[in-house]
Amino acid sequence: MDTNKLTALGAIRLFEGLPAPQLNSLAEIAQLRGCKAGETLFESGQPGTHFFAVVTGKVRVFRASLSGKEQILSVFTAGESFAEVPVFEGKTYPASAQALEDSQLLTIPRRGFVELLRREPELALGVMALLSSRLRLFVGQIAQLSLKEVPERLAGYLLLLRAAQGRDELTLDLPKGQIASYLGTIPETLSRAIKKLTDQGLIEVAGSRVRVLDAEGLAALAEADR
Amino acid sequence: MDTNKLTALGAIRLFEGLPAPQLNSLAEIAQLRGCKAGETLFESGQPGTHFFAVVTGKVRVFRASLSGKEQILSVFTAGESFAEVPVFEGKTYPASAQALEDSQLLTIPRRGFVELLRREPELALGVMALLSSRLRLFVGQIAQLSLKEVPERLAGYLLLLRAAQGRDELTLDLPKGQIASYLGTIPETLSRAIKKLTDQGLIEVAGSRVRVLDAEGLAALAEADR
DNA sequence: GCCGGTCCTTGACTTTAGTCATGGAACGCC
DNA sequence: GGCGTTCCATGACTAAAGTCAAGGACCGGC
Repeated sequence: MDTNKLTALGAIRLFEGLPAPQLNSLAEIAQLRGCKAGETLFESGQPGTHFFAVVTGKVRVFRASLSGKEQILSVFTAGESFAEVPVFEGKTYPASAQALEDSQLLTIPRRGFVELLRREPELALGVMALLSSRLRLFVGQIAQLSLKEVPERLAGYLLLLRAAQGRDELTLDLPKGQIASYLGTIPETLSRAIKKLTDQGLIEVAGSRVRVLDAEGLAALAEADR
Repeated sequence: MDTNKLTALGAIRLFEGLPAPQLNSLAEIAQLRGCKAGETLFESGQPGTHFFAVVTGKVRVFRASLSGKEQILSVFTAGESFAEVPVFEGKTYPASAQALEDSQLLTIPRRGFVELLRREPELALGVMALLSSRLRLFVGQIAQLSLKEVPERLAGYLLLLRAAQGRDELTLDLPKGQIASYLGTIPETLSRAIKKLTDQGLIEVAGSRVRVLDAEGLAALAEADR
């Protein structure tokens, strides 16, 4: 039995609390693999035979248009799993995935996992909770794209980061171009939005470090309409 | 035992194939209720204690901004269930819901349903498939909003309708203002987009009836970038 | 410490879509 | 059958964000 694989599996949040025998049977079907920054894991429209979990590194999931514009849907880091959708539908991946850094990944095949779910209701409930939380995020993303302008979306993003990092000195977790793609815009427009927030005295920016000067003001802006 | 309730439950796709005893225990916890067109079922942010299924009628799920602009996320009709997200997260509804017509609804409380899921792995798999298909739809919606312009989104919507209705003579299932809200725009802009497709000879429109003249052309547009 | 690359910013311009205002068509109601 | 209401279409205008082009900052490799 591969203890590397077992410890990797144990560090995935979705598998937390899974009893040892089930973790072992997961280890029998899961594969551990490395991949390099920039490597494509799968593309939108390909048949989805496996889902993934990040052991180390960072992966982005996105949709691209023919002209090369891209919309990032999520970015996943250590402990998170992704691409579960085709597991339960038996169809294609709805989006593409690419490693942003050199990463270690677990790949888990559809078939065996569904079998395990049949026997493990608590794991199944965990999966439902995970899918639900992702739906909640997407609902928010749709609302932001349709209802808010770029500076407001940026304000919301910074507030989320602040909540995650627990202080006013933020370190951007992605290059700005990728943040633009996540916010549904392009680097030029993001630059101008950053400038706008800076001019309003809400933030200070130096490279990938951001200081939140006025969290209240950011929140007001993020909620604002017009 | 209320046979109305039982037949209503049996007509919900999520509960198809559920053995009689489980259907009965669902009937014990589910409530059947009517509601009038325009009635609000719940609002974004309220604690989510129940989920819903449509027996007859039509319900829209949407997010509103403070200024009154609205983005429709989905419209549900007979046989469909919605608002499952808080069931598995135990938190708030991520969006609001309102009846578009006089409707009959089933409401199913969180607690009992989770218990049932623990005992019924096949139902649990059905729930996961449902959540997954919804994630797939949302991924598509995010990509459309961010990557495509209004006429292209409209073309995609019409093609979906055509696939659903199985012919080139379409009947719009929603008033145009609601379609605008679903496409992430406003009625004026939708009007102009319709005119554009008409001028290009792709469709003919008379009130809520649309004839697709050039499905290929629509598809090319829907895929297009620029 | 210089070179080459990537990433980011800025400016001028164009395009898209939203805003405001108006008028017309369809529908239900007395 | 008029009357009001709601919904839809159109025009003129404004605002937001994308495009194109250029240049600067930063980083890693040698």
